[in-house]
Amino acid sequence: MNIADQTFPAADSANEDRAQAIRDQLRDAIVDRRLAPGTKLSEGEVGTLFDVSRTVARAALQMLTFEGLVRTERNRGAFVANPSPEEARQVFASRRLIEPGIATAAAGRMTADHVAAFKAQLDEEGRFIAERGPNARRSEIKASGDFHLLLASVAGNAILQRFMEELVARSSLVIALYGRSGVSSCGHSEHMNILEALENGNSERASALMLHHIDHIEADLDLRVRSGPALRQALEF
Amino acid sequence: MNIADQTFPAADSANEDRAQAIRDQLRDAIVDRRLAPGTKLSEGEVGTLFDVSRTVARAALQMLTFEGLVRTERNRGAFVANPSPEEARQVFASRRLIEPGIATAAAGRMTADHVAAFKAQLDEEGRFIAERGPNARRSEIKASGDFHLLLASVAGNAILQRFMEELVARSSLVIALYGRSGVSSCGHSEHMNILEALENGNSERASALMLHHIDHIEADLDLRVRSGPALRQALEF
DNA sequence: CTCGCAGAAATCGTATGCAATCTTTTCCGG
DNA sequence: CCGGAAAAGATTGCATACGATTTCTGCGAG
Repeated sequence: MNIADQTFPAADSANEDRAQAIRDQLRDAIVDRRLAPGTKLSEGEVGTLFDVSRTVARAALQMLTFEGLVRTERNRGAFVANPSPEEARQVFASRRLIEPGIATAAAGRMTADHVAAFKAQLDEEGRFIAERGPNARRSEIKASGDFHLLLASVAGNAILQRFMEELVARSSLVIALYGRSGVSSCGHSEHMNILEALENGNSERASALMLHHIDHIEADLDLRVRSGPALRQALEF
Repeated sequence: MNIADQTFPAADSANEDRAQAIRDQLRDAIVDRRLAPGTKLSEGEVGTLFDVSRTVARAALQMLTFEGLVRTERNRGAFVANPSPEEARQVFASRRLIEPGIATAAAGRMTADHVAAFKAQLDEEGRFIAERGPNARRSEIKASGDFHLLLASVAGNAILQRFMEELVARSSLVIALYGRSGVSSCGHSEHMNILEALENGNSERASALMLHHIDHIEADLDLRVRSGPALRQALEF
């Protein structure tokens, strides 16, 4: 698997923390499903791939463990998280609680620049939906998440923004695992409606639309336990 | 400073992660203000105190950095966080958004055992308030936080519970830094009112009471910037 | 043929060493 | 006496080494 292919020779901010850079690349890979849930991420392999020692690879994996994207078992190693339906429900319950509030906060802080950023974001999102390549779906999930992250950044609360980063990343995993095929295109129009409410400073409407939007995303999931849950756990698949 | 004094010879679950144990002890020390904001936590010193190598100490500090209790500067080290008034406001804004929802969720899941646990918690809280020792205030802040953590555990959402752990810990820091003296005793009665609403399954009332409670806690803070903020930053105090 | 069990290989947890960076002290010219 | 440069000391970032634990492999007994 070639995760670390695209080396950023110039753009790579040289002196910044290498562990953080590795975490970012791994997170992208996990969220994009280039790394399937359950995949083992051994310290040595990660270190070799990114050309660092196990020490820094380990630090990156520890960060991802905190974010809930990786699960580590003592003396066994780190694995891409494989969220259970229950975990998935909790992720969306958390989002239902937090995101309407974020939308409310953002509605009061929208500037012209923000609107432009959202427009660009939604354009890109639309392009990915139109596209029909093999990884169109991946890009679509990613772009959809980026909309919510952009919103969180506008809301202006760094703590909530970090919470949302975690929730969006975990949502992407959940959607990739439990999502049914193609209803997600309706999410695009919902994003546009939310933006419209934000532009008008209609915080109440933005908040309500956001709540419905999250409900729709979750409703598109199939969270029934497949086969015997005990068996699935035992086999780790 | 003697942080690692109380060694838990028997209770210490032997094979569990040592870094995690160190993190827990450091977190308690920070939240209790046995470690003042701004205090340097050098890897070597922490390692020596807990009798582990720098590797393990470093891992513990990294965890605390994620939780926002510690701030690390590259090539300089780790310091107990010194939240700015703006950060403090964000902490409470986050709590205002999340905790009413947690109260709502908890109201629907209360069992007799939970009620008993809350009663015990509130008793202890009352005892600490009555007490007038030198570290009564510390214990009081801690116990008050524990009430909110207990509530979060009852709500049954592991993700939100973790968010609340972070928010409560950071709140304790903020209260210790910016809190005015003695109004916090009124928090105790508010806790009791919230418990009453929870017992009655009155989720709406519990949620509303919680919101007011958080407002009261924040209202007790003095979040005006002391002296010139730029100067304060420069001096790191 | 399957099962079980040594031994080997792989992987993790932790300690320690070295270079790079930051901080403090020292020392000298003004 | 003061200011500033240079050296000494302390601390971090990272790599590597080694024992401990787990997983894999191969072989023999049933």
